[in-house]
This record gives sequence, C-alpha cells and structure tokens, in this order.
Amino acid sequence: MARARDVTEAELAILEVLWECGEQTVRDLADRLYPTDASGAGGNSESATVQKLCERLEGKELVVADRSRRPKRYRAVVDRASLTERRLRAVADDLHDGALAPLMSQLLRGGSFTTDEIASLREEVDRLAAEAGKSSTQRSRGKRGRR
Amino acid sequence: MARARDVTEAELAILEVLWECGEQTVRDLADRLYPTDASGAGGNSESATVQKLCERLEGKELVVADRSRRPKRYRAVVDRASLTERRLRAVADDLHDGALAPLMSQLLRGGSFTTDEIASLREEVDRLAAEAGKSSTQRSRGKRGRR
DNA sequence: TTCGAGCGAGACGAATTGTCTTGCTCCGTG
DNA sequence: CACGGAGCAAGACAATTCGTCTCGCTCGAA
Repeated sequence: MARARDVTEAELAILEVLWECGEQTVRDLADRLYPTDASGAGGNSESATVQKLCERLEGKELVVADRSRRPKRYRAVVDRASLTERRLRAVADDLHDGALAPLMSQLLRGGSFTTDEIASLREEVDRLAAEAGKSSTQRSRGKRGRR
Repeated sequence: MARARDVTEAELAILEVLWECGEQTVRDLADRLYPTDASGAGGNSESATVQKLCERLEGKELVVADRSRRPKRYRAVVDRASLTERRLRAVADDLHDGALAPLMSQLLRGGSFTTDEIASLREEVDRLAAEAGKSSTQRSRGKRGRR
C-alpha cells in the first residue's frame, strides 16, 4: 500500500536549513523558515509546526535531536548526496527494476552539458571501466522494501 | 501546495501493461492486472477501478483514449524514458536547484555497474563528445536496453 | 515557589489514492 | 420495437498523508 513516503517539501526546507547552518533549535528553525515578521507574537504555532516536522524527520531517521541541553537541538544525519541517492534509487526501483544505468543514459540524453563536463565525465567513466576490469563487479539491484 | 505529483503505483502498473502490450481495453487491463481468478464474477469492480486509474492517467496526459470503437482503447503517450526523465528532473529541482550534473556524479559514485553497462555508458559518452565536437545536431539512435 | 519557555501528544482539515457503487447510454439480438 | 447486457462517467468511500494548530505537562531559571 503505502509507498514509504519520501521527504516532504516542508521537511526538506527543514533539512536545507540544517545543512546550511548545522545544529539548530526549533525556534531558530521557525524563525528562519517563517520570515513573516520579527514580532514574536504568533510565532508560537509556527514553532509547534516546525517541531512536528522535526519529529517526523526524526522518525524517518534523517535528523537526530540532542536533548542534553534544554532548548533541544536538531542535527541532520543525512546529507544532500544521500538524499539524492535515495531518490535516484527510488526512480530506478520504480521504473527500471533497480538498475541505475538507464538513469545515466537518460541524464546523458536529456541534459545539456558543456564540453568540459562531457570530458570529465568521459574520464570518470574510463576510470570506472578500468576499475571494473581488474576487480569483480557486483551489482546492487532489487526492490528494497522500504521500512 | 503539493504540485507536480507523480505517477502512482497502481497507475504505473497500468502504464507497464500499456508499454508492453500496446493499446488495451479497460477489461483487458483489468484481466492482466488482477489475476485473481478467471471467473468473471467480481471482475466488474476491478474494471471500474482500472477505468478510474486510466481516467486519472488521462488527466495527467500520460495516456490517451481511442473512443472511436466501442470498447474504448487506452494507449500510453509517454514512454518509460520520459517518465524517468520527469522523475530525474524532479529530483534535480528538489535537491539541486534543477542542476542535473550532481545526479550524474551521484550515480557514478554510488552505482555499481556491470562491465556491460560501463561499456554502454562509455559508448554514449563518446557519442555525446562527438556531437559536442562538431556542433551539428544528430539524432541519437534508439538502442534498446534489454531487461 | 513561580512562571514562562520548551516539549509531546494529538486533533484538524485538506488532499491524495485505491476501491467500489450507482446510474446512465449505447448497441445487438430476438 | 423492446430489452438486456456491456461500456462508461461520476462520484461515494475509507485509509493515509501532510501541514497546521491547540492543548496540557515538565523543567529550570529568576
């Protein structure tokens, strides 16, 4: 039934701040995410919203909370690259039986790259080919049931 | 607001059949997707479910219906590659400000590819490099990856 | 001790998704 | 022509998700 849902838009906004600023309290996150006004009046519910989002992120094991100090601090435990990899793997699982190579092909076809990028890309692929030549290759494939 | 929502799991199952079998009637799709039993008894609601999914796919402009003949026929108007590209672009938009290059880096770094896949990738990169070298635009021949 | 900020739990409405029901329309057969 | 069944559109429905917000409780500093 439920495809273990990915990071949501609001949750991603939280992660973005954590990636940029490191550990943050809920209030700091709220201040940064809701630039409505500086008056701390209605900010109460905003904090609660941010807190709920943080809890859900914690449930997904994407952030951890440091509860040793009183204003609890949240910290991201996945970086942008990890999240990117998850999503890419999800696309591969859904559309290509877990194979990542078709995604590469699609990117190569659809993206417009500079000659420099293409050159470095070729270099990268050559290195991969060389490595594959001397060591056994195993492929990580398969539908991983999510959580 | 939630925007650019993606193809759903059941909808994707429909598309898979359409990709494999071409134009299909709702009943054929239902028969293929719900292999419960051959008795046509409860199959009525199954057809209705499939039909609703087809309508939603039509709303997303991923399939079209040929209504000239009585048992309406659905046909996919996006292929697997297009859908892949959409999702990849969504990942790029969400996580990398629309840039596709970081996705390639991630794939190259994280994916373990077979020697066959690497060879195929190299071929495509070479073709890209050649195209970039001479500024003439050239169609990429559709080579089918076998699955 | 008191008081306010921090915190957890949960309610809520809106939206999505898969399923199923309800009628309507159309067409061939008798 | 009547009728009966298949096809079809519309929508009801429950379950789930997501963002928001409200309620009380707890803890620590003044």
